[in-house]
Amino acid sequence: MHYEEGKRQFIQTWGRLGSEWGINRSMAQVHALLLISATPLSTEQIMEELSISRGNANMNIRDLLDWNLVHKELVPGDRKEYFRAEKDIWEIARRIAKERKRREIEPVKNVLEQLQAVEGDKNQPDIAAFIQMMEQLNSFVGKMDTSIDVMLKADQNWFFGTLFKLIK
Amino acid sequence: MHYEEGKRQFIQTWGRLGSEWGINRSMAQVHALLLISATPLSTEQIMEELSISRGNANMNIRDLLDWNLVHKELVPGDRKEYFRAEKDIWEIARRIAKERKRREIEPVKNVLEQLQAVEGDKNQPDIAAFIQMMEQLNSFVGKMDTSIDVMLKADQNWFFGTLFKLIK
DNA sequence: TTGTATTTTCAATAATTATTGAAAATTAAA
DNA sequence: TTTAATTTTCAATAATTATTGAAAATACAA
Repeated sequence: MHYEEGKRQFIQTWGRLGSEWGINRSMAQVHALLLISATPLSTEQIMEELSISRGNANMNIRDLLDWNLVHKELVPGDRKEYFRAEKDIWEIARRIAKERKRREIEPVKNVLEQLQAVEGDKNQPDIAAFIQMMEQLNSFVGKMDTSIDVMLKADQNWFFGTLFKLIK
Repeated sequence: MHYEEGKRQFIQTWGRLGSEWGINRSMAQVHALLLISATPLSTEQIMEELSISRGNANMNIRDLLDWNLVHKELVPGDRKEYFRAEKDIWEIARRIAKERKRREIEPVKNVLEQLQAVEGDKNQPDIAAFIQMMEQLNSFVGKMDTSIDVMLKADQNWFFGTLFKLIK
């Protein structure tokens, strides 16, 4: 396979993976494009490469900046903004984990804590089952949360290395 | 908060979490309902509780069966099918991980392996950057894949216990 | 078998989510 | 300042995804 075809396929694969995991396809494609670019790209270049509109490009670049996956880069003598992606995969994984934890897991955790304490007759099987499930979920989500904290503080090789010792 | 309100909130929270992670909201809500039910439920009961159509209920129950998160239960003397969810959270997490690995990660892994070997002049910075990124991604996705394998074979307490030792 | 309950399918429709494109706002050079 | 380049916003529209509901298929009891 030639590079051009590989590039096309990578962008579309990354986009599909993103949408399977609840991430806007264009955002994932902009990310893919920046991931494999040797140089920072302008909004124009991104629009051009992906055949998307200025509004779409702009909005998704902003989102990638919010996720800390991309940063602005100044090119001396050029008024345009350029964008470059973080290239270290472990760092990317940590930033995604950090944001999903903050945006999606913590809010659920807060709700579950409330729900553990519902009022009602615990002799009713449905109420007992509900409370038991909330307790189990609280415990599990708490452990997931701590696991992410472990990951956020860890070095890649150490993290995987220690994990893999489990299997032996 | 009373049980009825808690139940409503749990179903909607689980549904929202699902859709943030690329899972159909109704499917997540059917799952939530079954997770907290002390007894297996029929399609009719699910339709009623969630105010959804028969087609929708049926399709999402099938999907949950495909994900191995729910199984059929026979009620003697009743022709209807009843459904009960797996209640052990660690087991649920493993089954979800197993399916997402099979459906989403393995295909990406296969594509990335191809892409690592694109043809082109490696003195061109973009081509060099592309290949380098594919190598990094392959290595990372391989480790993620192995991590899931570790999880699939592990016991919950052992898994988290060992992980948490990392932080101390 | 035949009739009835139950499940499945799927075309039509609705709801949601993403995208466009042009106007408004902002920025910075002249 | 004024002007022009650039970025942002957002209402309109398009694309995608989910849902309905009724007909078809299936399963089962009589």
